[in-house]
Amino acid sequence: MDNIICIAGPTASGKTALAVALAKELDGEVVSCDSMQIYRHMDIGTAKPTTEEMQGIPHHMLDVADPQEEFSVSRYCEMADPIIKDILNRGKTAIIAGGTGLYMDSLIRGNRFAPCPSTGMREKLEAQADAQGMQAMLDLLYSIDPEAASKLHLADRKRILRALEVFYETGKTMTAHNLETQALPSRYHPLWIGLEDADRSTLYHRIDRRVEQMLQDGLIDEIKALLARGISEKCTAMQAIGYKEFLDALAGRCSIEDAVSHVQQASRHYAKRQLTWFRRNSAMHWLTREDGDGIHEILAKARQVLWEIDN
RNA sequence: GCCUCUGUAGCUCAGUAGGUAGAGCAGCGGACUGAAAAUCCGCGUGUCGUUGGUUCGAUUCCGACCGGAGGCA
Repeated sequence: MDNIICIAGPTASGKTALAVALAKELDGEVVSCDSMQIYRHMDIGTAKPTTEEMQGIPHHMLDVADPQEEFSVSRYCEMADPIIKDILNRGKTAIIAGGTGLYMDSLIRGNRFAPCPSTGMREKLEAQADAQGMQAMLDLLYSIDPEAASKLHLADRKRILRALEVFYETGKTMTAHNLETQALPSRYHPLWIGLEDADRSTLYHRIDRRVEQMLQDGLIDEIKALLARGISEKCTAMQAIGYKEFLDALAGRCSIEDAVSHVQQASRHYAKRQLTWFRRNSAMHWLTREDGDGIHEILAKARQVLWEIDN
């Protein structure tokens, strides 16, 4: 096993605190694995760890992109992998913590992605989909990559068009590409630790409180500052939960109170999706967080897992 | 006190010319390979307020009672 620990779990499950606590015990550095905390100037709404929370532990992959930049899994992996290698080379423990399952799995597995060139193919396919409808696009995909097509639902526009794009750009089907990359051995063999509450509603209450706290901490001002920088409402960063909803409130499309409950709702849905993603990882060691558990109890449970692994 | 309306899934409501009921949201489960905090799929048994009556059979009709809203006093 490599000297790597992955800490996964839904939003507001306590990943940050556990990562720092383990880093202190194991001479580690934290590599954030979060598709929104990579953006600069988006601190409150992404629940980015504060200097105080970091407790002097080096954190990587935070503030590595501007909000208007295009970002992607593959770019994340390109940037994060050398950091892991460097941490390991220095004889330290790499603690990868975050809630973006696709990023985390891809980084660990060393997934390779079909290119996404800017030849205008995507735009062309989008236009074709608008003109001919999704059934025509799905039929087209059936004719070139029936296996991928059979797994996609007619409504899943994003994936249907991407599968077509991959084929037209590379000459290889999505299915063939996936088979190739899945055949490669995993790049790392980390210790996987997952955080899950014994009672889901405890997590949901924590989420609700955290959203209210974000508002008190000045989330609205943070969003106004982003707008003042000329950042468009349309860019990916602004699709983040907690941003798009308050953008609606700022534009007068709903009240602040409504926006708060929309953010809470979206966060609950998101947490559920994260759990679904991480649950399929059979290597995951789940730490069950009981109702009153704080960081000390969680850390004790993590130590237990580490001890079991060593013996 | 009287009159009217109302009480169906966690919430908002639909419906049954009497044969024990269904949508949206919530919730739950799942998928996921260059947007992933994105995108997409699947899952609906609940004393039809309580209690009497009519009926082969009542959530549906009738009565009483108990909630809720409004109106008149």
